[in-house]
Amino acid sequence: MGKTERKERERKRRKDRILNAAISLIEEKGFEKTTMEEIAERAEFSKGTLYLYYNDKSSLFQAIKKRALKYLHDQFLQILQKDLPGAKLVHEMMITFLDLIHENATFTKAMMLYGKKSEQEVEATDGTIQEDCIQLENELLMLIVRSLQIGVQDGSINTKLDPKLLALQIGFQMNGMIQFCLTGSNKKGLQILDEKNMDLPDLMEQFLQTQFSQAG
Amino acid sequence: MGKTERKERERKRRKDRILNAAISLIEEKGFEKTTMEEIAERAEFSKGTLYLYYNDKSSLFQAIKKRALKYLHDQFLQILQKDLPGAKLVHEMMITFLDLIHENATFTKAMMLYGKKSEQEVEATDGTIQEDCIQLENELLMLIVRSLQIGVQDGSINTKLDPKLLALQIGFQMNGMIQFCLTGSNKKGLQILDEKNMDLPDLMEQFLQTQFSQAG
Amino acid sequence: MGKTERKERERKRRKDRILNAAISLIEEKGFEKTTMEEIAERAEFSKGTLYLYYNDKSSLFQAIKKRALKYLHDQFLQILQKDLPGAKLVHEMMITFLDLIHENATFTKAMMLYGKKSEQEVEATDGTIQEDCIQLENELLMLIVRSLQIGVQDGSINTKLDPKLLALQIGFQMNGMIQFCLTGSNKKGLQILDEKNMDLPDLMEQFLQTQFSQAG
Amino acid sequence: MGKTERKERERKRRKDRILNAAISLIEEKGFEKTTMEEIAERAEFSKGTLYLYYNDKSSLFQAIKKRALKYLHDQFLQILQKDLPGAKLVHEMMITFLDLIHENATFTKAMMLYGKKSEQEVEATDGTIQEDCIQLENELLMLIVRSLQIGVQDGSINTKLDPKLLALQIGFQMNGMIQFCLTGSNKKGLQILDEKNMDLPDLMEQFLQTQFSQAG
DNA sequence: GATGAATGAGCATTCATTCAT
DNA sequence: AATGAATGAATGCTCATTCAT
Repeated sequence: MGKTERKERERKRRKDRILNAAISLIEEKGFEKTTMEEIAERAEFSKGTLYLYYNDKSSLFQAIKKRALKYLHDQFLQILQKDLPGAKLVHEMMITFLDLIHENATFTKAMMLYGKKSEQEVEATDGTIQEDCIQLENELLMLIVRSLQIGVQDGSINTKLDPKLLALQIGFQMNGMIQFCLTGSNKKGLQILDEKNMDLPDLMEQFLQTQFSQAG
Repeated sequence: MGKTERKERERKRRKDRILNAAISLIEEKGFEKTTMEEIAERAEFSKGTLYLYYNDKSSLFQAIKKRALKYLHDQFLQILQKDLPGAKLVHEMMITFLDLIHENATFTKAMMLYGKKSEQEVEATDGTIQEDCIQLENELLMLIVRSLQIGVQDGSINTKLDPKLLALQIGFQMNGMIQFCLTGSNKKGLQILDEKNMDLPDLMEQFLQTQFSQAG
Repeated sequence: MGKTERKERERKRRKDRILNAAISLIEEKGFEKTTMEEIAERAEFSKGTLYLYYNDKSSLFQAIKKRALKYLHDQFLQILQKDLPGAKLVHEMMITFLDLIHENATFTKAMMLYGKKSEQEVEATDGTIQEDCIQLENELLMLIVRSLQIGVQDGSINTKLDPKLLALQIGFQMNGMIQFCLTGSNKKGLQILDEKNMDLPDLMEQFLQTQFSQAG
Repeated sequence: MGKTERKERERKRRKDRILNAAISLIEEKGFEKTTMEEIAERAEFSKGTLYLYYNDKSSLFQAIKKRALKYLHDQFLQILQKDLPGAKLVHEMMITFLDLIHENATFTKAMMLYGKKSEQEVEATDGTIQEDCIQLENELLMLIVRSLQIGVQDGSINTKLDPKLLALQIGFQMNGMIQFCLTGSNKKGLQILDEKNMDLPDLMEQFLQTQFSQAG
């Protein structure tokens, strides 16, 4: 019988319980100010138990990042399988991205900030997770490249740029938007969007349109 | 006589000494790992003296941010005074930005990250600095808007977008590029730039060209 | 049938497996730094199982000591049965001792240090083991005394001292040598031995010769 | 004026206060079981203050060892300056040693045990102290060697052994006796001394007499 | 008998901040 | 203005031990 299997599933469930506790706490108090003690408390585990599932605080936080990247990766893959013009594929991917931000800021925050601050601040703890994240990030970028190539081929995208460079530009735009979202402080930006009665997805759409319809 | 004046100047000089010490240390060890003790040591002050000039650690770090913003603001103002087409003004501003990153990553890091992570993590310590920063950020954005308006008017910029929205997009792109720079990990992105024999300023130029030459 | 017997033997074998794991680990990492977890792992038992065989960590460590003492006791007994002059008996006993150090430092370390540091540090856990050790230590001393008495009687030992006092002195010397061995730091001592081209057994022999040939 | 001087003296006094607190606590509870918290409490300092004077727990403990060695070194030097036959010099040194044990067991314990257990258990923390201790230990040994040489020359010591080797043997005996003292458990040994109405200094005297009067 | 998940008290260490001088 | 000794709350992490299965 699948005894080991069940065990493994149980373990996964507990790891998730901890992850969720961590995410919600980070959402409330910020990264550095969230303590292992509190995470344990919210996950209804004892402090020591946390260390049964994650080597240390750093690993726990990186696991959040990995989860976010994995989620996005899955979504991107599903989008790619749809029978849509390339331009639309890219557009859907970006919307998915922006949705994620709205639904779960911490998730996105983790994906963006943690392990990105400065290499000195993130000591390698669990090399595997670190590697996995880099791998996922690369694949995410490549999925956008693929969609762009499809778009160029099916004529839905009209650009003078190389798909890879365009993907990079789209990635930067995405990143900038995320930063914007994670930062409440940029009042002026919000005000501009308000004035024009637009939201971020609208702006993203406009951005893509500009990029995808370059005069020859 | 300018006794008070001289005093004030002296004070400013000492504040700067502290700021520089902090910046160089952060560059070496990262934000959170830089201690007041070390900053004091490098600034050749005693720990207690730091508190004579900055209310607390948070204020000190925000002051770094403010300084970066101020520097940029000054640069942008000077650029705006040049007798150049609007498109070129924007371009120069962006190059100035990218230069700053290369010259002083911490500076940029401070500007981007600190006080942006999550509002919970930045307790209001020195309201004034906080306000100043927001003000500067807004003005920075508006200086880009102005340049865009000039460009539209002088015909160097051809866009269907509202200048304010375009400024926002340019800002996002800028932000994304900074993130990219501050993050060593994005190997794929670097690889793409390498392949095409391009660097970030090149990509920025391409980006602006696309934005500024939209077919009617 | 010897069902209980077999069970008992099995139990003994498992206790030994644990003991050996503990000894090898202590050898590698030192006393305090060896954890029950690691011992269990190396013994290929689960952590909980250890407690089926030893009441607690302290008991486990004392068991190591006891085993060392028992080994020596057995050796001493065998030596005593040999048809040799008393002086030679003592000499062989000491050599056996020094050999043990070289062959298994942890063993000796356990015998010397553990449970000897300070009485506060060894809470009575398993009174029996504690008692057994004291008993064995006493018997060890008495076996030396017996050998000395034999030596005095057969003329191989010429001393003005009471055999018991002499045994005590020999014991002290032994102890001192063990300390010396367990301590890598005493560079000067090693250097002296080197200079004279001697090793510890040589020095012990010299020591015994001096003790055993006192002018009337 | 000696402002710096006074400061330094004050600092020394505070370091001593901490050391004394540590010694008395170790005496009561044993090495490993004494916590920094308790030491701070007894020294009437806050926990953090301890770290202003000693880098870490290990350093603090090694400082105890160093103090003991220094004390002995001073005593040995004074003895050496006395106008006495060499045999008497050695004898006085040993008595000084034994006295130290009786007066301050922890002191001696520190000197003997700490940093001697096993090299794995004592990570180098404050290299200086470590070095100082080794240096002192060597000098201690050499002072005995000098006394022996004097004794051989003035005829108070009659031995076939090389002074250095003899010093080593005396050192081992000393060590053995210390072990014996630090270990309450060796009941048999105590019983023997009792029977003969002797104490450790008596036995040491006897030991030295045997060593110093070897028939040619 | 064996397991291993869970515990939670315990510990060393850090560091921003204060304040008497 | 400057100091730097002192603080003490806070935190990440360890590990012997227990107990339900």
